[in-house]
Amino acid sequence: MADLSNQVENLNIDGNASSYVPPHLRNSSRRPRNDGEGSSFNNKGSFFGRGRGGGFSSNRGGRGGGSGGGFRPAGTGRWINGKHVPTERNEKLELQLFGATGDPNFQSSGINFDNYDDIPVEASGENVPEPVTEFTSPPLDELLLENIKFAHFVKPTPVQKYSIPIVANKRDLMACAQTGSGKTGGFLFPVLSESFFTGPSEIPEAARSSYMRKAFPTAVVLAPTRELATQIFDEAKKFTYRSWVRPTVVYGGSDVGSQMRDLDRGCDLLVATPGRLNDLLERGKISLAKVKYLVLDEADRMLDMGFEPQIRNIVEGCDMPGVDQRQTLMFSATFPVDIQHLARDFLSDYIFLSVGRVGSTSENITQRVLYVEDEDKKSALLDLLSASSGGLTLIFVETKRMADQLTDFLIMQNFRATAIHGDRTQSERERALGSFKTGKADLLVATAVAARGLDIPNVTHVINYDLPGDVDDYVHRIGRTGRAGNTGLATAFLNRGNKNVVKGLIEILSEANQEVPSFLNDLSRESAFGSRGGRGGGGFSNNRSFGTRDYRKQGTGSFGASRGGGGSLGGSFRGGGNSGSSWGGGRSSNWDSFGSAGGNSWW
DNA sequence: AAAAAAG
Repeated sequence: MADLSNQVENLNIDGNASSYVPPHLRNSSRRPRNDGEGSSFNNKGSFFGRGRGGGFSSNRGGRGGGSGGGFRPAGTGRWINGKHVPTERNEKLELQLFGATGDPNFQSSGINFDNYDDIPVEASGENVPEPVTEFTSPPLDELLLENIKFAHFVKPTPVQKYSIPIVANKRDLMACAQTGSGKTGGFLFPVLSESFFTGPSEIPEAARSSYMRKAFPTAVVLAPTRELATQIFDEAKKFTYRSWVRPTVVYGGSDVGSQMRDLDRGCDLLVATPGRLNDLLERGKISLAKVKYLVLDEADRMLDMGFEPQIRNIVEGCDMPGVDQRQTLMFSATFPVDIQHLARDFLSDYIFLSVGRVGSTSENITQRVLYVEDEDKKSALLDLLSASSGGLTLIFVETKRMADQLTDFLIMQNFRATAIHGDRTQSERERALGSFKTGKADLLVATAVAARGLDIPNVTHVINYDLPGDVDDYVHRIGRTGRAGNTGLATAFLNRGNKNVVKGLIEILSEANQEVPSFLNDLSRESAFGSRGGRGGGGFSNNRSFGTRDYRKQGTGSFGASRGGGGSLGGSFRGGGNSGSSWGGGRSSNWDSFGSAGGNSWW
């Protein structure tokens, strides 16, 4: 690998820093479209050049065989002669990316680092690599480790403990984990670490000199919503700091031209929503031929949203390397049959990781359920809001129309409210989220677009104005508060129209030691059957805490029988006083080694 | 059923 990239790099010898010609100007008389870009590169030339003796006099100047162009934003390092050469530190940029790096109280991601050891994890598959317990180098790349520290991540979450060695051991991963389990780091850390070690892929000379520059990302991350893609991209910016890897994000709803120009500036880690990626693939703007790492985030949600054909086109219908030529990581909250099929087709001999439902037992969140008829909801809402004592309040409704209507109503009542839903333009959505995050608007009315995956700090109250049809969605929604070990309040309006969630709701409230109002029990008796009951997709009534399991364990799969009772799960770890911790035993593939989830879970 | 996502 390293030898190849050496050869590629040595093809182009471009003189020293002062006479450097960006790759996109070589062999052509084209001028940069934007003189600002050119000059800003020059300004930074000396900055980049200081790294190692002589700057980059004997390499092609760009980022090795990477997809990058001549202009590299501040903070982007390079790959020279088979070696990773990070840029020097840049205080201004660090402040931008990480906030106050010196401030120990600064928390960038809403994670309570002390509590998550109690989250139970099951790992299964052939030869599950031993999980790590700390962020260390090795196995992590040193630069990445430094960035992780800058971002104030002090300890790996359960997902990360497993995913780091799994990727390092060249294995595929199917992880059933919710938002808040440190998923993003779960794939960014190992993928970036490996990328920092191995460097960029060689890209075809023809592609470099073609009339239209083509991006050849090394890693591709697919996410269901634009906001989630943006969020992943923002994280990626932190962890790629100073490295040769340049992250890029593409999604629909915003100008494709500017996204294409951004791709021209370098695209090593691509975060994308499926629609826009397909668009850019059709335009020939992106090639997947050099993809080493493929990540599908919230895969179940992407299938729910009907993305399967688009995802299959991306993975199977273009020039993406086959299952054995890439590493694939899939994340999904649930593991229904269609995801199992996807896993079977996209993954090879994967490790199956099931992370316990974090947060359903969280006592950080006070949950209240009020019986409110539809026509009384507005006034009930006003009551709640008048009792509110500052902080941000997130209000969930079921329809886009209701989101607009309710927002108008609240504004009429002199509340600082804004709305986020799929019928708003992308810039409206971004502005809404922005003003909510900064507190300019302290009420955000949202549809399902904001239910999962979005990390908004400081939400003190989540109101389910309309309850979702699915209790899992409820859990996700209330999880927007009570983050980072803070306390939060969750209020739900319920009436006879919500019968289908009554049972599940009772279960969740009881698990979290919350008061179960008597009308809920009454309703539950009324609809003794016909409801979807609890949660967890698999019908593992004796262990519903995981709702997900490795289906390969059933029947006579390659390792089904070898596990000794692989088909029958032990009793619920939630109620039982099991001994041992998730990690302490070190037996990563032992079904019985999980401690009690006992209320210390985090979101 | 609604929402999301490519226009």
